Amino acid sequence: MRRTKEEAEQTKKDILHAATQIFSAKSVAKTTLEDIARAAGVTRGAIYWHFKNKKEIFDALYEALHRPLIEVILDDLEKDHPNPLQQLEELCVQLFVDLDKDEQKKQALKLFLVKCDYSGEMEQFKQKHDDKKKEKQKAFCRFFEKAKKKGKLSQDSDPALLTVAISSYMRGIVHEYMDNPGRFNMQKDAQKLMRIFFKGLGT
Amino acid sequence: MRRTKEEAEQTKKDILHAATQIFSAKSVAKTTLEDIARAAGVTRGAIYWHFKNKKEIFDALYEALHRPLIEVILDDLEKDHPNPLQQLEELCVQLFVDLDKDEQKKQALKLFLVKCDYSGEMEQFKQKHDDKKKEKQKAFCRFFEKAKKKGKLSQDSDPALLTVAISSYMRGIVHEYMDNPGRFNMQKDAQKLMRIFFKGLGT
DNA sequence: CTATAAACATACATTGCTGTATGTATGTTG
DNA sequence: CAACATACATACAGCAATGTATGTTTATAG
Repeated sequence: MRRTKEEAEQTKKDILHAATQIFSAKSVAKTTLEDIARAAGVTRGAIYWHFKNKKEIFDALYEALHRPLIEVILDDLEKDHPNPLQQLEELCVQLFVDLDKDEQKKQALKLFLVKCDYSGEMEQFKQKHDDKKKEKQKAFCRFFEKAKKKGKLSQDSDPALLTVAISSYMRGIVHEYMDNPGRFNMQKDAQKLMRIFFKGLGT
Repeated sequence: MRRTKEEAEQTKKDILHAATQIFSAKSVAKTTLEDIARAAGVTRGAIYWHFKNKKEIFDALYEALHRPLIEVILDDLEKDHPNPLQQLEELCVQLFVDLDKDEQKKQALKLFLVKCDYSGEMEQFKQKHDDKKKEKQKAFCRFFEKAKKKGKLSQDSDPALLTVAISSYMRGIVHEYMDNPGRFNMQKDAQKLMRIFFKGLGT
């Protein structure tokens, strides 16, 4: 039953794709390697060939799924915009609108934000993922700093705290959205929701 | 080894208390009845005497822990305040300040917001808990409606959407706080964080 | 063309947890 | 003060998931 190299790479991708689905549906802790194998159309043998165990699958997924999510933000930060505050607002809206249209992204975010628990064996990833999160938050913070320098942000506001605020807001929205997608109409609400937050920040 | 009725009630409480701790530390899915038993200073026998299984413990905890959290909000809603918007802001600040000081409440919130996953066997609780959440959101919404009637809220704003917004914001803050309590100074930051949100809402 | 090892599938041993059955000491009731 | 039920602890059976060992086919390097 030996496959060609491309076939093997494909089954590896199949496994990762299946894992994303099942992880985000049942939580990492509750998914069995058998679950993943069945969804990928292989047996556990294939999984153990490509990965050491469930944790390694999870780790592989993090790199593959989380990184691109961050890079959108970092890319946008590079561009010089006359009003960084407005730029950030538009970016956030765009993130939600894109998320709503991309089932893959939804699953990835759900997986890392609500369906994985970093206790026990998973604790080894906590620090690593926190570091990546700080990267992202740093980027957000720089938006506020740039805005403040350009006089677009009230002078008494604290970029660090604003970062905590918007991170919390975004995360909360994602949670509520994942919890109950039916209650949202992201295409319409994303802009309004972000407007509520940013309305009070300008000068 | 038969205990008196009061002693039995005490061990039941001990079990629930231990369950709160372990659930919030390891997540519901990962905690073993043996874990809970050890933390409570009993054996699994005692647990199976008082409860049918892990789900029943979880269910018992929900009533005991979540209900009082909601009632603070509902109570406050009854009071007639000249500026409901300011009242809500102060209420939110107070909720966070209280939370920060009460380890029990922290564990309870962590348990229900981040450490329990409603997939698989736990799905039976999803609907029930969602209903309770809607109760709470209804209350929040009424604050905004009252504020709008009193002209304290800009006339073009939508109470329903504001409810989504503040729920998300609060939930996000709690999450970030639970994730990394060390990064917060809740006693100082709670007020500032809520100010950021409410600043843009008034007339 | 052949030997090798890749890419799995299958089979098996082990473990951990659950649920239940049974044992037992003691509070409680008639 | 029996007799019984209570409030557990202990012991055991069973399953489900993991990890590993082994089997099988076939691409591929030499």
